[in-house]
Amino acid sequence: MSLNSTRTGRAKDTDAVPAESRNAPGDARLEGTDHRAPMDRTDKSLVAIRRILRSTELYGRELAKAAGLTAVQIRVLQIVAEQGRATPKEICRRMGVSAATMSSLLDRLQKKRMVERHPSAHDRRVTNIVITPEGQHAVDTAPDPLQQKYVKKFESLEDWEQAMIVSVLERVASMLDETGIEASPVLDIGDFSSKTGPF
Amino acid sequence: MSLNSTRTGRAKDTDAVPAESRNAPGDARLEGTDHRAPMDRTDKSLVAIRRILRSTELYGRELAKAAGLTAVQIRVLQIVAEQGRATPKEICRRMGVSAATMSSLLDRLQKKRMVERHPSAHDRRVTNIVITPEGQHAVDTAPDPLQQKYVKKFESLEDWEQAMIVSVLERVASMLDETGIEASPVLDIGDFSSKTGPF
DNA sequence: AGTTTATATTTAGCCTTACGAACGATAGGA
DNA sequence: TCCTATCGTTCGTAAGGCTAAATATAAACT
Repeated sequence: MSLNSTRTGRAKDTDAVPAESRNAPGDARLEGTDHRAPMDRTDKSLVAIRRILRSTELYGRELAKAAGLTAVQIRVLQIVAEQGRATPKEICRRMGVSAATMSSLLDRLQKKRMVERHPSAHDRRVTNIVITPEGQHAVDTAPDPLQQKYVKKFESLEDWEQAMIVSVLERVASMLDETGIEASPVLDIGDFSSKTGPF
Repeated sequence: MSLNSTRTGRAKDTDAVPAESRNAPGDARLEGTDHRAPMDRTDKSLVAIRRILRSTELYGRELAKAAGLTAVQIRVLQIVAEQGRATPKEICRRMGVSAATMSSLLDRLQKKRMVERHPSAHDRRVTNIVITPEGQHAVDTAPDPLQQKYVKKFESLEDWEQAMIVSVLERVASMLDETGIEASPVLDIGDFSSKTGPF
């Protein structure tokens, strides 16, 4: 998300921000969100996070294009690929979109022969989405924006630096997601783990 | 962006997942979450970044909804608000979208009375987008997903922790964006610094 | 059994975001 | 003046999202 405004006030006032009221001292200078003012650490950390979001977001668009799939489609495929299959319900839970949206996403992936729909035997209300070889191939070869841009650099860092980065990133991630979005309770993002479920 | 596959390396087995098969080696592991295969630090840092992306992405949707504007619209407004005005060209450069997209975004914002279009006097090809009081108000009060979720926690941290986080995040942000995206050459994201402009 | 309630997915209709291509209006040279 | 580059808009098309409603099934009650 953009950035600028850098949360208006220095610390404390996360709130409303009476706008004008704040560049009080001398300096009229319009609303141009402060700048110059010494950024405090909260500002700096937010800016850095936004830079991270931004570069991945933008890069993700070109990435997806190169793969012939959109970023969202790749994400669906990756989730299905974890175990070779998944239900629409599960996928949309993990991606935080509605079932209706998932249905049309799957339509498109199916049309591209990346996945197939197989009705479940146990419960005929559910559909099993299975990945096709083409789909698997797409997942395997799809470049990952983070990987491409980041991995090499990360791995060239000193050991202690890597450790520190990991620790900080995990901390920040928790700060952001522990509070949030029950929509994606598991947040199993990485899948490692993957309790390999119900198999 | 999703995640799974965890970067290239171990990659291969993104598939079926023979489950147990994987924690083969001594596998000390345990870092928190189950995972078996010992995640190396590159993995961990990627996962953390993805968690960050994911929680902001999802949360951004609800945020925008609450504000009556979409996340993209808020971003446009924020850019315009920095100096009270901006040209479509500049905004789309900074957001990394096409001029066509920007045009329709501005149409909608204009319809909502958040911005106005004023033809430039110097060069009649350019339009100055100026923010209205309503627009400014929207920017000022729009909750920022990062702020809301993150600021309080950040500010409750120890001083040294904050410092470390800032330093690491900035490092990571550079690693991600220095390489990239000519689409947005300047990538002035934060803009602070910003010459505070012509004012 | 029969009825109600709950679940899983799809359909239908409607936005917003994006793009590329084509276009009109200008600016700036040559 | 004519040519070319810019800026912004319009058009057509597609993806991704959502809500509400429709379907089909499963489960729980009576």
